[in-house]
Amino acid sequence: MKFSIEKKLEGTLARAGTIETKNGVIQTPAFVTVGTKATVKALTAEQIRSLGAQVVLANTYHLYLQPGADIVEKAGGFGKFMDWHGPTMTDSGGFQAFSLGAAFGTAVSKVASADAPVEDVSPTAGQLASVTDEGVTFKSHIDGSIHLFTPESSMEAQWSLGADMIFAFDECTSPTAPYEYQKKSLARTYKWAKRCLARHNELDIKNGQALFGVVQGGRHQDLREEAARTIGSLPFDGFGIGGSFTKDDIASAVGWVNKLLPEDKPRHLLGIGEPRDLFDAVEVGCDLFDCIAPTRMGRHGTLYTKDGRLNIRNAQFMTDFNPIEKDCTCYTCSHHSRAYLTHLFRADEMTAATLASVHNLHFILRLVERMRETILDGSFMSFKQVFCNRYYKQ
RNA sequence: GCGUCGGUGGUAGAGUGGUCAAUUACAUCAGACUGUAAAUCUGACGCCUUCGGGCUACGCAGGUUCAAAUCCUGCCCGGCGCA
Repeated sequence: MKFSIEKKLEGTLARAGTIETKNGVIQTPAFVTVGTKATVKALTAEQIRSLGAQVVLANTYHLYLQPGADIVEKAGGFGKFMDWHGPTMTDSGGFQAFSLGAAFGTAVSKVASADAPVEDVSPTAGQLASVTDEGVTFKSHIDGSIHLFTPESSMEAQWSLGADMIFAFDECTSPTAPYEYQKKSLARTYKWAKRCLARHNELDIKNGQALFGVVQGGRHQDLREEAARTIGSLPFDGFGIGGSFTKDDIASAVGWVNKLLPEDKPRHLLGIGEPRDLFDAVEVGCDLFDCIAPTRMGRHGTLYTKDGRLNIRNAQFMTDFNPIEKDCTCYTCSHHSRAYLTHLFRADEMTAATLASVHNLHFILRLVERMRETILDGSFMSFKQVFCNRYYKQ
């Protein structure tokens, strides 16, 4: 993997560049399409290609459980398995330490509101994951079987899955976890980072896979900066910025980190993808983002438009024969009306999920492409302002 | 015509004297979703409300009872059986 910066935007940390992988070039900033189980839900590989997606990210935990990393390896890696021939990434399974652990059965999500209370993090009954210094013990959500993920085993699984870029195994902490826990977890994630590097270097002698270290630290400036310095000093090929944020200050928290991370390596903001968050992240120097939002929102009937989100199931759209967006060039908008989409959703037709995912992914992919274009021509900040004023107007 | 079973909120269908404005599902109306336990989840869903409660409701009309969707009588309507 080779990263190069084409242009930096004056007065900000934003940059436009390219990442060259053996499966193709990514023009950054770039939105990474999420295909957790070696499929972008509701879409074929052909559809992913025609949307102009540049890179697809799959999940180690999910593919390890089903069908098994060995099978994916035999298939030639998850990209080949799913007929995606462009650049690929895998997440380490670290996020599942959070989503199946501390967040299990709760309303806590990755991004918290500013006034979210700090809560105790002691394990609750029914959780499917628990964390120790050795690794994370998972109880499979599929069949209840017990599995230990360690930094080493995550590297091994990701080696089998065969992505171009992979992530170190980390602990994604809850936004409601107290400072002391965040600090303790950070120390652990740092130790794990070194174990990941060691195992990765044994497995991948020719350095065919790029390994990204993950910066955690919750919402705390001192912890974020410490993580950026310590993880940033290790010989990773790039960096992921993970963990929890407060809705209102993703930009500042990510900014603390990116000011300290090595400038010449790509930075991937993990799991972030709402329009404003993408603008903020690009402005403070992120190059890659993955997010499930376009596809999950789409499946649930929420569609992106330049005037904000709309819920296509709402009664008002039943007789609206206009496209979702008049000037949208996606397949869905050029062939179908809002009324048709509403009908498909209400009738529980599978095609609804496909058409909505196509539109939402097109919207977000194109949005990040335009961010890149406006970094190159210098108009990024005004583009951000114009877009957000319209998208978030009441 | 006789006999018999049954008529419950938009629909299906529970409930068979008080804890019933009435289980549940679907439909409807909204909302949530940010490294995917997610084609998922949440709320509302008779009318009014100062959110304490008030009012009208379980085919229709009477009746019994402190109390009726629930028991009794008559009527109307429907299924089935026999003529």
